[in-house]
Amino acid sequence: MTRSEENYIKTIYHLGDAGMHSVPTNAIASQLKTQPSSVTDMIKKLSDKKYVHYKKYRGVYLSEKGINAALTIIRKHRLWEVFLAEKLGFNWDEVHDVAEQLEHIKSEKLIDKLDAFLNFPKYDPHGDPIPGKNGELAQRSLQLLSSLQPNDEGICVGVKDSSVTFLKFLDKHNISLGDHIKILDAEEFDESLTIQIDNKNLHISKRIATNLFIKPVRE
Amino acid sequence: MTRSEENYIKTIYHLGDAGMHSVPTNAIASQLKTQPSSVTDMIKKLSDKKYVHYKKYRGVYLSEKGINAALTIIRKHRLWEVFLAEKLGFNWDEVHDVAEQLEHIKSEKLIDKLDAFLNFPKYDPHGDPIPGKNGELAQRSLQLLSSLQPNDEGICVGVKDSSVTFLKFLDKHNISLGDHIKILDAEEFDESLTIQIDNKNLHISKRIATNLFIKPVRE
DNA sequence: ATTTATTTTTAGATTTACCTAAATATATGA
DNA sequence: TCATATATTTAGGTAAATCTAAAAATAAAT
Repeated sequence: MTRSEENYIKTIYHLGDAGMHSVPTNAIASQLKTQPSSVTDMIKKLSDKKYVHYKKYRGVYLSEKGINAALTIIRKHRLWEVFLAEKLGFNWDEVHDVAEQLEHIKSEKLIDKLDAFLNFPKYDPHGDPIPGKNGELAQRSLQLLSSLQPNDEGICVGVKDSSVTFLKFLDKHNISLGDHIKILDAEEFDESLTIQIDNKNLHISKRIATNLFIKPVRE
Repeated sequence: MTRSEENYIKTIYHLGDAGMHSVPTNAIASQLKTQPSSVTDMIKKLSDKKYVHYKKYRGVYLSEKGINAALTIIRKHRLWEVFLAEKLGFNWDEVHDVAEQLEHIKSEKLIDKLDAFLNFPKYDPHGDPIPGKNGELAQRSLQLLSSLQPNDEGICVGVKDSSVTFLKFLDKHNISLGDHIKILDAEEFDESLTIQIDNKNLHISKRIATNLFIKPVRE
């Protein structure tokens, strides 16, 4: 597989939610910052090589073979992210670009040894699960904000209660999906939390904390 | 710089003894396993970009800019070799191919952090010096076999006494340039050594040991 | 010093991964 | 449903790095 093929497959995997559904040409193009016509070209090639199923004008979705290929690349990407963050001291926002390059290094032995060196981590520094050698994927470790301890960190990935009132509350306090949250303090009395979000501190009630899904950062 | 340009520059550096003299087209072609005509093409490009000096039919040699570029690549290559051997437990003969890929990763920060992580090594697992951030190159650490301690290892890189008798001796005992030697034991009485070479043990006198140059492995 | 052999370069193709512009298919909306 | 908008594909082209085959320059050998 060429580097470019790998990038397309990874993109299709992500955009199609792990190969669940098909992905339109334009989505791939804008993600990879290429022209739609280039995507069509590559899709044909990937289809010839049986990595994707393709019907003209109907988008693509990954085949079994394509999903496995994607998982292999993602495994490499996330292992390198752990290495960069944990061993070399990169910040968790700096790891991505370099991992994007490292994920294309071809050596199974290298990845296995790296995996062992890092002590077989299950999650990358963003909290995303690292696929195993055989493609098995740990459950994404979703937790409620209320279950975290002081000093734990995570990313806001969803809400349990999606009522308008709750969402308005989040909006008012500038809490949005993808925000990085750190627990500063937990009040035993009412189980309220002091959290740091966007470099600002915020005190939230138990009620709020039990309705926010968090993806813990660094397992 | 493209990956291909980097490979050419590195090759020209090595074949031309660190940029000392010019390198014929064919030598580059056979080293890189391409056709001479491809080399001519690339040479023109590198010449346009001022990495090499080029006169038709006269071979190429590296410019100042080219030498610096080469040193940067070699620095990356050798640091990765140390990482692979020391941290991941690769054998010293397995590191080259993977390092060949890793050397093309583009991130100055990555290399600096890797350098620090490895504790600023001066030599790679083959005993070759690692260029510094500013291109300074440590002296290749040549030592006489007689100066090593038990458990030290090295590669046979030259002889001090090049008399016929000595060379015949080496031949007879199957000692040749590039051989990997490990000191097993040193006899205090006559300063003779027991060494392991090619998986065979050999007992040699002080006289012999003081006439063999060794490049120590893992400084 | 010529001929012969070797090395290097030119000329013209090929492949990969792009691109632009035009054509066509699908989706949307009055 | 018919016109319009949007998405996708086709057609034809480009740049990088390679190739083969032929031409030209240099080196070697008688």
